[in-house]
Amino acid sequence: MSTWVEKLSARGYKITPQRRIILEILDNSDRHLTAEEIGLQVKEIEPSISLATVYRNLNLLVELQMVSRLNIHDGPVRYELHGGHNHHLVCMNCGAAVKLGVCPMQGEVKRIVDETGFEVSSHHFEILGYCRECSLKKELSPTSAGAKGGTGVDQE
Amino acid sequence: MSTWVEKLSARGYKITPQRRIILEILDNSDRHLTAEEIGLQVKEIEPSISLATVYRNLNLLVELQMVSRLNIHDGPVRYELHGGHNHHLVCMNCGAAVKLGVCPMQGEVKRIVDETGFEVSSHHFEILGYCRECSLKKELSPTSAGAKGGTGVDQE
DNA sequence: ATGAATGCAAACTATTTGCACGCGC
DNA sequence: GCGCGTGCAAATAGTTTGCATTCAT
Repeated sequence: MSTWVEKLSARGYKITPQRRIILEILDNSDRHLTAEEIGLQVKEIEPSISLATVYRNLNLLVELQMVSRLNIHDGPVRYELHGGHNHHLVCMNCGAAVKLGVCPMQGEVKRIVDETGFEVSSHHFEILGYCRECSLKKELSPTSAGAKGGTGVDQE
Repeated sequence: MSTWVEKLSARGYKITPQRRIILEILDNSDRHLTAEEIGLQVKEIEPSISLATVYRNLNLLVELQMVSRLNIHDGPVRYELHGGHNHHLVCMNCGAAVKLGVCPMQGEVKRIVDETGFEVSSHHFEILGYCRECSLKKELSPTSAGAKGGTGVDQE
């Protein structure tokens, strides 16, 4: 359960309570949390911990590849434990991010990419839409028009 | 050529010089530009145009689906003229964006996505790396290379 | 002529950083 | 005890917004 303790101390990083708490929160959540959400949960456990520390540690953990960043279209960046290699279906309503168990960097796509002579370092694949529940909710409530926009056309 | 003029005026939006310029810049670039880059190019043509206007118009164009937002992991959001459906190989050195003539939303990937019950509205696929030329340059100049290699990340 | 669009500056959100102190090793 | 890690607050980067004015239609 504490493989991350090894990972950190092996590289000379200290095991501080704040790190412990942050990692615990990430571990207990199956959603992708924003830094602020993590900060709030952190403060519930130990109010003295500052948001700056949360950010600093998240950045460290990302660098160490123990956490991965998820840049969804709208809001702030989200974080998830144990990067691995995953792509997601992101719900634009509730923010749920469902893992897609497959990577597009294979087969035909990969072949074509190879042909370009590009030296590939990374790739992003992300699907935006509405999860089944939110999709149903949408259809059931026709009154709820766009809350954004203002002037102009609201089509999607 | 001016399909976007129709698109705008058909919906009651005015054709202002600033809009014209912004769209022209987007059209002339095969890279993905940040709002600031667009703002700079805009100012070269007409220095009185403000960055706020650039942002406002980019947001409008995104809403009208004439421009697409691209949220790469690194810097700020980038914008691209919505020229049909395309994915890109983006060079992290020179910024070139080579069109990839294929879409990952097909075959096995598509099947798996369908199974999730997600109502898909859009997707992004982007490959980051170095184009052939920049890749060669990197190897030939060991001095300036390796800015961010990716080996040990003990400290900065 | 009319109201949408603009420019400016100030506001806002998300994130980073300098500094002095505290605590894990 | 040493020096990394932290808290705080101020700084920054990116983007949005209120208001008076300008300009496309």
